Amino acid sequence: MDYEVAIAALADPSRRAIIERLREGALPVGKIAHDLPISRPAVSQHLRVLSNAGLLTCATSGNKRIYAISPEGVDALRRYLDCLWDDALACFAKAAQDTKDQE
Amino acid sequence: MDYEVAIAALADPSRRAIIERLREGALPVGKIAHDLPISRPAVSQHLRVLSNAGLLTCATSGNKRIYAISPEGVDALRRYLDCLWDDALACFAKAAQDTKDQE
DNA sequence: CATAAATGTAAGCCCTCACTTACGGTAAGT
DNA sequence: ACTTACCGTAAGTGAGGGCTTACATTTATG
Repeated sequence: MDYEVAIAALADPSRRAIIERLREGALPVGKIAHDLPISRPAVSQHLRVLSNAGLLTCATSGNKRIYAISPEGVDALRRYLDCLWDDALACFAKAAQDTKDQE
Repeated sequence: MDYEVAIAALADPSRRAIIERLREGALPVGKIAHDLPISRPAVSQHLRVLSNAGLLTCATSGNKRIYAISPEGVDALRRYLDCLWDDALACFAKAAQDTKDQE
């Protein structure tokens, strides 16, 4: 799963609120939308974006759709940030060394 | 540093391109903007957003401004994703256990 | 001291996208 | 069967943000 899509999905506050709502466990759409300040169709659209980003999985249970956080998309983001983290530290160390050489 | 600002900053492709450009080391604004398909003022605006997000540091060197990746903002994002990762795995394991109990 | 280089800022345009209302479709209940 | 519950989709609207051009500022250079 591409990390670009995942990071774009998590950039929206409403979608992060949905993720927060699902951290304790899977929920149907109605439960997710219940105490969010947006309409239920808006939640549906966000759920689609999050699913396409690999951040959610959906399980149909009769009438309901149960959404849950998917480790797949989260892992893609973590791998990207871990690499970025390594490079950031390397640059930081290099800069510190340069200023040390300079003095 | 808030992870919300950092994730919003990294959501833009142009800003990610700037980050990619800086992974090998610090650079002045002109060098960053040189082979990007956007104008130099646009790069300046992106650099401000990235700096406010704690993802970049700026060092004035005479006429030039040298930008470099800051580990601080990256670390904030990593911590957020690590927690999310833990919860995602817990939910995943819980769901697997539930379906196992069910059968 | 005058000119060029390097960069940040302001104003404006345009496009993306988040949200709402309205509607359609399927499953559950009575 | 009819109604209700649950959910996704379509169309339309409005605000936010990314980009550009033009300008201001500071430092280097001749």
